[in-house]
Amino acid sequence: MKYSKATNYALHTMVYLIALPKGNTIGVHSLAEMQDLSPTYLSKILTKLAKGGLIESTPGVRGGYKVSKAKDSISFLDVIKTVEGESNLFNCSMDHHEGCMIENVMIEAEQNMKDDLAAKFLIEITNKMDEQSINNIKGKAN
Amino acid sequence: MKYSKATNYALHTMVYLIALPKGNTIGVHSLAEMQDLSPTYLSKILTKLAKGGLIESTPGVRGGYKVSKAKDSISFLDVIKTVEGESNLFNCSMDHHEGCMIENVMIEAEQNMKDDLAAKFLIEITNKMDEQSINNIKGKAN
DNA sequence: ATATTAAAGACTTATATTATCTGTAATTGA
DNA sequence: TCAATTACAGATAATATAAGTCTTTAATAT
Repeated sequence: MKYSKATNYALHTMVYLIALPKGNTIGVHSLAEMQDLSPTYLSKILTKLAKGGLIESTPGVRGGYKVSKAKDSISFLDVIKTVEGESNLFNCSMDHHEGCMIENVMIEAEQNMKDDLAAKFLIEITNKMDEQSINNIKGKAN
Repeated sequence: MKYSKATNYALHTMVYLIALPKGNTIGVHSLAEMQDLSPTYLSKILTKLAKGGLIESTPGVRGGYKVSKAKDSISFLDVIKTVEGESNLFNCSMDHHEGCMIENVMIEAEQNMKDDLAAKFLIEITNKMDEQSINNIKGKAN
């Protein structure tokens, strides 16, 4: 069991977007370059984040992406849920699995992880970035 | 991200093995039948659990499997670690990812889930099984 | 000896993820 | 209006992993 690479890229991308000055946008090309990804692939992840309401896009010249919520309100869980989906990590395999006790335990454990991820905000990561990286991103804004 | 079906089958199987009277063994055939699986497939999962030290096997006529530790000492995490492996759910995708702050947060969250799973014991599930199911398993012991 | 059981390895199939390619639509600025 | 730039969408391909089968071997009890 592993988080998808998409989640990985999404989290890093969100940290970058949060580092942008308010109102600025940045294009997929720049975001992809920073992470050594193809723009078309990262584009799909960004579209997902946009549909999930975390970021918004403007097409056309000088368009790009920016966060669409208060920067200090975006949690790890917000991003993960958007990319990975909402279904539980564990689903009982038995034919009659209503109220499976094993499943209940697994769901409860998962909830502990989610509670923690809901209380961790991406802006904390951005705040700890070194100035050089911050300036690098700002320099790529449209 | 999902737990593997193998983990699913392993957890259910362990609950059955814990339900067996001390010292009794049960064969893969019976265990597979109860879960509607092919014996050869379940066999691989059982071999993994055996190598992990959770169960032990005796070949030959009237052989089979039984738990190899104190029944009340086997946690959910023990089984999951054995089947899924020990690696982290999240690994930073960046080139220079030493001390990635995102990864650190993810590992911490995962630890909350693991801590909970380490404190949940399979015998609690077995204890709550209905008498009919218990007797069904006992009837299949070798 | 023979039946029964686990173990191991090679192999196939299925599924999901990752990634690319191509084309379309929207927006800006000259 | 035109051209450049950017996001968006769909089809497809490549890859990795999981799931499952088949066959053979080895161990054990009766």
